[in-house]
Amino acid sequence: MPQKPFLPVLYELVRTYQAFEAYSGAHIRTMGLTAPQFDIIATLGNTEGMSFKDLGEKTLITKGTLTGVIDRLEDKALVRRVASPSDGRSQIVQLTRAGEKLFAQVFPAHLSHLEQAFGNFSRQDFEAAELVLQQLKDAFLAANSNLEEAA
Amino acid sequence: MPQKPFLPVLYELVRTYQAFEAYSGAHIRTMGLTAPQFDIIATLGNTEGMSFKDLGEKTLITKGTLTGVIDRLEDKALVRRVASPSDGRSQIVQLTRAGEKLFAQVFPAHLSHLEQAFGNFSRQDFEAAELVLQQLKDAFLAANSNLEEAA
DNA sequence: TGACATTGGTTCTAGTTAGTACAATAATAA
DNA sequence: TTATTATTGTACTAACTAGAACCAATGTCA
Repeated sequence: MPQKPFLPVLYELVRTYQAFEAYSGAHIRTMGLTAPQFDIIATLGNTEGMSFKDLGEKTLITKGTLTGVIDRLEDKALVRRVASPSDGRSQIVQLTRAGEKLFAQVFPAHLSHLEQAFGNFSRQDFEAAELVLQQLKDAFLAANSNLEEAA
Repeated sequence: MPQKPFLPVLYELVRTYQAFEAYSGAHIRTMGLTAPQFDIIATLGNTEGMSFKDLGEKTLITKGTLTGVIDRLEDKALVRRVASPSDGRSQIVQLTRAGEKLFAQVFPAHLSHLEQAFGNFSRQDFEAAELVLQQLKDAFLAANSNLEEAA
């Protein structure tokens, strides 16, 4: 059996992501939001709003999914759709007053919650983690590009 | 504004995981399976089968979700449920003959596909990645335990 | 200008997800 | 033995997910 040294790395990547989601998501739910909803609120905070296209690129939520997430945030009166003045196809999504108020509450609270997980990390630990993750990400993105070229 | 050196790390973690899922998932779909379905097939391969409880622990799929995933694999005649001889509550999930045949095809093919993403990685790169991810995972697991204790 | 392709957002389908409630069985304890 | 508690898998809800089909608006180019 040839050694597959990448398997433990992938295993750890998946478990690490799941552990992060569990920790982050539990706190987000206590604030009355889902993880994607929080992601949208956080992305729109301190902006004038942005199109579905831009929101999708920032959050990596595909447009079909985004329609539903924005629908539910609109039902909660946290965001609104406004027709784009420059492009008749495009909708601008903005925080409402209530959305801005919620952002001001939950965003710092969630950052503080996340920070607590990193109590023992040194500056070197952060730098090493960032580098390793970038290297991994670049490997997958490059491999994916190769596939698309081949097609 | 105090520096938040953990934010770039979390950003990279999420993007890295998404890049992995995109690369891995696209290949799995070409083989006619979804990612969780592949996960189940891979876990059951070369075993005598296992209970829902064990399957859930190995794959980190919660039991409510697992019922549906197994239902769909059973519809495809890739797995079967067998009553546990030792516990009247428990069901054993096994690969069928067709499931074993599929496992023998898709599992090595997928490993080979994944391996291609790691062309430039050295042994040191793998070790560094594994260590960093373990450190991150442990931080989230510990933080989560602290929450549960407090509750 | 007119034909054509592209883009932005919505809709639809099949599937996954966590969480909760539930029924049947098993384990524990009085 | 009986009462209580825990465990195993299923059913159900609300939400998210990618992907594909679709429509209207825009851009391109001959």
